Amino acid sequence: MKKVSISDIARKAGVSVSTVSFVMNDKAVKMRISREVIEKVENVAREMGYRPNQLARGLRTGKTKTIGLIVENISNAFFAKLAKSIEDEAKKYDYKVVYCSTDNDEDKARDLINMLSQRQVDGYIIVPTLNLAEDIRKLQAENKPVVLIDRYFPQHDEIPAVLVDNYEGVSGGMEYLIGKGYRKVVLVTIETEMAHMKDRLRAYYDVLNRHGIAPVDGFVKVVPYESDRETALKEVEDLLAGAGTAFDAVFFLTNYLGVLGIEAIKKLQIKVPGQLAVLCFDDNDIFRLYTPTISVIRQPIEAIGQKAMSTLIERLRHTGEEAFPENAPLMLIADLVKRESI
Amino acid sequence: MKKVSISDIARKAGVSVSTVSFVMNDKAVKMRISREVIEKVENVAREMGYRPNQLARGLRTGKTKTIGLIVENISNAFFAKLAKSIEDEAKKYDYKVVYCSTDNDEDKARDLINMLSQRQVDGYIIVPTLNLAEDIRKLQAENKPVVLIDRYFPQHDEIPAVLVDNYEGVSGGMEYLIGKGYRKVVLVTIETEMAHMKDRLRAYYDVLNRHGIAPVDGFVKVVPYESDRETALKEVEDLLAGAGTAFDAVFFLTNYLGVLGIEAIKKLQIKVPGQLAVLCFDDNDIFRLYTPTISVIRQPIEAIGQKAMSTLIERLRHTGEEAFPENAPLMLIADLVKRESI
DNA sequence: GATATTGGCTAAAACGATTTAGTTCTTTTC
DNA sequence: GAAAAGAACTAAATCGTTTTAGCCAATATC
Repeated sequence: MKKVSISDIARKAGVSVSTVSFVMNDKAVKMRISREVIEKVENVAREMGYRPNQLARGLRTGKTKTIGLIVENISNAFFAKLAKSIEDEAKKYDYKVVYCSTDNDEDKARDLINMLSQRQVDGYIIVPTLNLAEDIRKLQAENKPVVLIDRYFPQHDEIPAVLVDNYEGVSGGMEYLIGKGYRKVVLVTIETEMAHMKDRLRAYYDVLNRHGIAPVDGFVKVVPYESDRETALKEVEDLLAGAGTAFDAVFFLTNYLGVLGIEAIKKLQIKVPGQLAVLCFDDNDIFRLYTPTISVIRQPIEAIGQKAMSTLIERLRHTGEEAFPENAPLMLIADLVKRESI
Repeated sequence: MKKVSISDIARKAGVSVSTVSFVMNDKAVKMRISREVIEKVENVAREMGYRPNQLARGLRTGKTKTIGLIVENISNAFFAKLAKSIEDEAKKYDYKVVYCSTDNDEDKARDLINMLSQRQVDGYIIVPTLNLAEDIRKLQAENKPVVLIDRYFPQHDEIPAVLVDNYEGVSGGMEYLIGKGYRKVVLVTIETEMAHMKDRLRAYYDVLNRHGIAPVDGFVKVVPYESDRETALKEVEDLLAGAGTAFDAVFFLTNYLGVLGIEAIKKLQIKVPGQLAVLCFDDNDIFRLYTPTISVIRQPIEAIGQKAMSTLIERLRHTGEEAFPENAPLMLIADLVKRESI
């Protein structure tokens, strides 16, 4: 059984293809199609189970009603939730989302952009990797709107971005730790040259400095992104072995690192918060259920998704030729969720 | 800056559109295009950054090199991993995957099938909901291959399915519990008429029966799918309040229920396995990290993804007109991961 | 009563590819 | 040296839509 096309409908209803198209697109009234013909066409279309071919439609109109979402890794809880919120939001605007993961690899990111571009998505929401600004500029040059999320390019404010205020988030966390009397705070971060991580790191040093605490060599542990789970776990374990003596608190800068940290803490049987206070950037189910529960800096995931989507929609609707006004990245506030670990 | 099309290349290279097409599709040799022309075209295409429009290509060829993946909820760890494994596998065969969630709602599932069908995906991998068999038959009638995963329709063996052997999995879990001396086992399951859950339930009763244990009224708790997280949690809490006296073990039949159960157990401060032995169908990061660690029946997620994908590919390549041979659902073995909770 | 206007439709181009059936030279073949 | 074969391309149809321009008859306008 073949699919039914608009011309099948036209033939069966005894009208032209154009007429069917007008009826199917609610342009029948504007095109002054008579009441009877409209009904006739609608009935035939229903009977035959007609579904317009979106490839043909997209080819003709240049619009696919699809947006491309590129995240780091869809199986990570943070990105999964972000994706879900964007998808739900997109549905409200009648857009479909197709998503894919870069695994933080810039070549893979480029491939994905190409792939989505070939599939003619109307716009993009991207969690960028390093060195992706040029590729994104090209999309913009083709008049395809792009909104960055979670990360941004500070020197490119012509690319809109929606993210959490990382500097304020980490500052708040550090102030909380220090306010509770912890002055020897170890930071576990992921290797990255990207601005959002630099902002987090800068906040760490600034807060220490503000309190007259000298940063200690080796207190900032950088886990290389490429290391596999086992290696990374080993590194975190080695670091945390010094808990309680060399340092009294640890601040994990990502959700992934936090989970790894929990695993190490469990293995090493470190008493939290007795021996070690623990704080993590980004929430995760595990942090709520672990004993003790882990305090976190929680990002407003839904809000990021909604704001990114509304920013994108605004640009999708802005059909004018003139470039869109430049704008600074939109930074939302992350809040501190106090639990038992500090 | 507009996108460059095949005719832009043709014009600039001074050849016909056909020639460009042949070169771009590696049919140049078969079509006896000369070495110089091939190079010329390739250079121009590279310089201009030509990327074929997949809508046009798909419209013409009827193949989009895209498969539709419909799962229950992409933000659930089990489905997220399944999706990732299918995506990775698809890449090997040069297919792109677009995925979406039904939230277990059969109307939503139908809408998604329609949406994917309009976008002309070449094939489907579906975690079906109730009453979806007819809609799937329609896809097959249109010559679009479908492979079910995780669930199946026992009375429809013309729809291929890849899933775990649920009956054997639960049997194994029950035998383990009973072997360890637990004879009062509570089962927490999700409301469903679907065969895979019936298989699990049947295994529960069969094993009890085999050991001469009479099933107790109220020992099988069914959490309605529609209930929100809070309500469901409350129900599980109420149930588990009797732990240690009325019953001595609990078997959660899904990952989601297990996590909910952990939350309840934590809240009620139930001693595991002292007061209550805990076992769950499906693994989850939390089960590895919770104290005590939770034993699980682990599904071979990667294998399910790979087998589903290879089954689908086989059918995608099978262009013949005659229907594909019918076949029983392919059932893979789940293994028991023994941890501390039992 | 000729000309505009309106109502109700349709023809055909266009989107960007793929693919079949040619076309035009040049080289073999007998 | 005419016919056949081969080499190197190209024209045009096609996929399923949308959309612009236009056709024809009936009615309104002067």
